[in-house]
Amino acid sequence: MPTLHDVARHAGVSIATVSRVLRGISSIAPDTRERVLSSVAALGYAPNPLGQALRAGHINAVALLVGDIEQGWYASLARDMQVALEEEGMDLLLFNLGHSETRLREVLERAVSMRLRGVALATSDHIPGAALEPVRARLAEAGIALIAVGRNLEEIGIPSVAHDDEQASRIAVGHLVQRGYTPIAYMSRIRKSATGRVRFAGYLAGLAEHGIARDPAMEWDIAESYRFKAGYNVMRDAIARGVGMRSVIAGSDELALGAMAAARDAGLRIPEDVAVLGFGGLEWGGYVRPALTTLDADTSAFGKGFCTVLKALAGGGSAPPVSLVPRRLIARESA
Amino acid sequence: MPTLHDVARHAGVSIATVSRVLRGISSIAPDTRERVLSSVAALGYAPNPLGQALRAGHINAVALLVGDIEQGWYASLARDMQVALEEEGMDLLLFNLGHSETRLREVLERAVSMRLRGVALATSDHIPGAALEPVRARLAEAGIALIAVGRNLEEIGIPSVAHDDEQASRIAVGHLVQRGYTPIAYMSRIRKSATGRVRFAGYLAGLAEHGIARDPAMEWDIAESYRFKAGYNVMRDAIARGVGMRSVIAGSDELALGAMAAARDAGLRIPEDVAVLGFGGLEWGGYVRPALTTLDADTSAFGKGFCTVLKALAGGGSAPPVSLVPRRLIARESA
DNA sequence: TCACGCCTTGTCAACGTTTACATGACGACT
DNA sequence: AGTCGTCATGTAAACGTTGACAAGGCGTGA
Repeated sequence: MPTLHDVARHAGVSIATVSRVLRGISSIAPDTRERVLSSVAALGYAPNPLGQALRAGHINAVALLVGDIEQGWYASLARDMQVALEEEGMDLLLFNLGHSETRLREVLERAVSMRLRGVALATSDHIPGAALEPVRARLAEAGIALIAVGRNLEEIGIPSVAHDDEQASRIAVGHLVQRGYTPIAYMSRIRKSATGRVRFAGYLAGLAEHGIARDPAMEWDIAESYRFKAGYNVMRDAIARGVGMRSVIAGSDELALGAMAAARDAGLRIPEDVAVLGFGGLEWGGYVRPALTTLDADTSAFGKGFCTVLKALAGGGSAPPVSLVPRRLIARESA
Repeated sequence: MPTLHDVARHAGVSIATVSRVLRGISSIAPDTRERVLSSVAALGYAPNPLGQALRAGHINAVALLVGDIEQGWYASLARDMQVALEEEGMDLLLFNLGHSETRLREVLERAVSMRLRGVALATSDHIPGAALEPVRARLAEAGIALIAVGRNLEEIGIPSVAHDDEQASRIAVGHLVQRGYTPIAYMSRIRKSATGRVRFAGYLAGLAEHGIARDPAMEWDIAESYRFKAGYNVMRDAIARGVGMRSVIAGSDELALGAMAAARDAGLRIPEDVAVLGFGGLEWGGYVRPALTTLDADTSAFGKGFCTVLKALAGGGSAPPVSLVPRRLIARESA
């Protein structure tokens, strides 16, 4: 691998000159620049990011912390983040957190020891603000931006780029009410998930808007995760208990599909007997039958949004605490 | 951020001693070790990976090159890879390639300029061996292992950890024949995809095994990608053309679901009128109705497999050219 | 002719780590 | 008593980059 020294020797100049030519900084005699550039080309030189990083004290990379990349929404987020970061010349480190809080802390510590530029926090799990305090100080000290993506962590002082889930839930309730699919059940992680709580609040607000009384029997908090099986089990049990819901809002497309499967296995028709509405806008939702009605999750705004906040923070400025992007209802067949 | 120097000063020793204590190498007087360790703890020192990497000439990270992480199988692979790499103390850089060959080369060049440990190549796209030649030399020179994951690139001399797709297709054909679902159509990317070609070969072999003549009308090569829409369109057109298939083997679960949707939109029952069998074992396949019969893709072997090959290659040894893990048929309702 | 300033370039230190080499002390063996 | 080996530790160089500082050359204005 050729280094600055090799190029310098080849071009008959000092390494500083080569560096300056490459950086485009300060004035360089035209023929020197020419010579250096052709040496660079001849040797196939590419700067070693390690050297740059060591010098700068920062590596041009960002960690993306997801709960489990296998969940469709995280994958789509990862794609957008990677693309957006690449445009800024940064790389994406991927970390699966699972649901462990200690692991979150470990990974954050790792981010500081690696001198990353920033961390995109995208788990849906609820994070007690206090749990993060010590490591947040270290992140701040090291100049590493901590930004929530796809969830609103404003309340614990973390700048966030997220969906407006409160409004989304209200839209969902409005849609179901309008189609006559009441009573409306709500199935999601509620207590253990930050996004879940916001969505639940929106659900309650939506009910209130339409003068519908809240019914605890319709509120299904899922302990585990947002996956298919949970949706299946909860729906199956609700049907078995004879809960009289006419529709279900599910906290993710995965939950929704699980619920649909349970309903159909119980002989119910969708949406005639029970309507199902998901959160996610995952592509397969358009191909299952009946096609899933869902609140889309346009992640494309997130990659860019993250970079914007990151640069604002790096510039020393303070980023706007939250930027909320609206969700759109994709009305298909299931609700 | 405390450095070796800080720890050394705090403990009253030289930085070399601190390094040695941390590395556990060479002999250290017990009380010195004690003193150093407590200084490390007191200062909260963590080694700077940048310094280490610069010294070592390698950064402890691996790039994972996927076509599009949004495709379920890549996401699951990414998870497994990350977990396996973490166990080895390595980080995962994620790159979405799309279907661009130039981009592949760029990313590989980037891997060498970053001095990564290795590259996991996981796109399904066909790669002409010649396209890679120059950059492969540079990778080899820089000691960066190039390993195919989830696809067999043995033919162009790249060690591979993959599924035995040839056998998998034969299993699929056998299953469909046994259930009487003939004639069997085959829908996949064939020419443009390395995995697709292997699977197609297995399909042909399977037909031959059962004495079934090959019928070009049943061989649907998909130009685009492995996504839902392609499956939908191809199936819809086949139905419109009146192709008399009794079942379809689809090259991915996404294609399969798309095909199922098209069949049902055309009024066909699954599997009574047409059976559908996918490749992938994605979780949602168990929750669509009818539940998707598919060839699973146990990625958990891949993360570990990749690390094994990586270490073998790093040790100077030559890795076994291919390690093929078998696929299992998950027989559900659709076929 | 001299002083000054600009343009261009070189020298060198620093980022944090690892390790080859050197040093010194101490015990053991001849 | 002298030599040697071992153990514990320190010194310094190297990895590749950037940027502060210095220095040389040259033109311009007085």
